[in-house]
Amino acid sequence: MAVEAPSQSNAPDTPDGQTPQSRIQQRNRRRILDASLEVFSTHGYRGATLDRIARAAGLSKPNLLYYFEGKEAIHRALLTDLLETWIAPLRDLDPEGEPCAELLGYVRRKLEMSRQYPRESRLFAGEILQGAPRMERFLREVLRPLVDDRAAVIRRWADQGRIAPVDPHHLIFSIWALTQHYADFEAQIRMIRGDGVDPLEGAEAHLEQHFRRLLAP
Amino acid sequence: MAVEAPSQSNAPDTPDGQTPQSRIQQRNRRRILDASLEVFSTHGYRGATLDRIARAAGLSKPNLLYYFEGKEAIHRALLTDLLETWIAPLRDLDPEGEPCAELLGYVRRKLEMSRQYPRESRLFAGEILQGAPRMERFLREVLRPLVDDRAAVIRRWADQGRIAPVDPHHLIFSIWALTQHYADFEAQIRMIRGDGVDPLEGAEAHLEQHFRRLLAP
DNA sequence: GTCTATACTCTGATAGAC
DNA sequence: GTCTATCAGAGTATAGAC
Repeated sequence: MAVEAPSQSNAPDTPDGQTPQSRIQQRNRRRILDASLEVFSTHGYRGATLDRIARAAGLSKPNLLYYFEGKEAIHRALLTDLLETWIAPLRDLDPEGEPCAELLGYVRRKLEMSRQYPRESRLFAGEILQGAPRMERFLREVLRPLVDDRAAVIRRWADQGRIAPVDPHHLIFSIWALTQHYADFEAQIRMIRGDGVDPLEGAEAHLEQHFRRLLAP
Repeated sequence: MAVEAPSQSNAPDTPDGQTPQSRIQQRNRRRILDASLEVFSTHGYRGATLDRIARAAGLSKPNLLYYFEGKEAIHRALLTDLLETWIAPLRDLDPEGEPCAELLGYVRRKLEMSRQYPRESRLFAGEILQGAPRMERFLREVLRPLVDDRAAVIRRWADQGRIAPVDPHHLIFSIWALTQHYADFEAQIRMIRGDGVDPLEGAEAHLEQHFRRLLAP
């Protein structure tokens, strides 16, 4: 739960900025994180075992624990890396831009993240699904203020008649739901549309038309 | 994987229609399934332990295993019960009805399920998230044909100009995404809007307006 | 830095008394 | 039908050689 003070840490799993690392250390750290992402996102926290992660990373189990203090530390590092980039698209929503273009751009960026980072999306979704016990602070203290701020921008746009009147928070939730669905529920989409079809086929055109109709003043 | 032949089963965990059960047996079975739903949906398959389920059900662990053959059997029973009702709203989409009203009714029923059965929704979502290993047959052999059939109906409506032109499959996915989001990502919504607010507050009005604009010919 | 061997805990499941 | 006691296996983590 509690975050350890960064002052005492010279352990290799907390390179908080300046900890020097050899090339091989960096490479192994990356391999571990990549393997962990694969395993955690498809099996959940408890379903992921160090054995599987080690095998996926091509390392021995004790060697894994040389780089990270333990399973939880790996997961924490994964989440920390993820959250940084996860909210970037919303940050990029420009209050000074043209409203419809900004929102459509946001949709496009979010959908692109589902295409590029489906494992990250599923890792995030799995955490939320379980009540977000390891992300509560982030959600309350980072995401919430950001959402409230952008919601205020959207509300202003609606009040000015530059987009259709809409509940800003629900609009943001809708964008999340519609775009992340293609990553999080990919297995279902695949089984329904057939394995030969790209799950994201036609999604961008659909969502663009979708939000264009929705937002037109 | 394989479903056991129903002929040989007189075990108490397979009351396939006619197995007689005392009132206490039925009550305990229900308690176990209810407790399991709670535990499986919030911790995932691997994160759920028989200990926790037993405690939640108010029974001892061995007693649990008197009613069900094992952890997997409990989970299977849970899914079987769930899937029956999960697709009912789509089944109820009437090809002979008024298109816009039918689709809005479908949205309303799905949203109502998120309100009434959030744990079931999360159980389902968790399975999909992990690649749907225990639902593949259902998705391919039951849900897919149903979706294809209803998609054909929607396509006809669009071709006749009774609703706006829209990709039927993506429309269905959109309805799933938007409605299930309120159950599956409830923790996130709660932390963003504050604990005092009902996560579903305003959702129905938002979605009704949303789809009305979207579908208007 | 990396490995083998191993300690220790948790968890699913069974035995057998009542 | 329900319980106490317990086993077998899996899983996290550590010791210590190299």
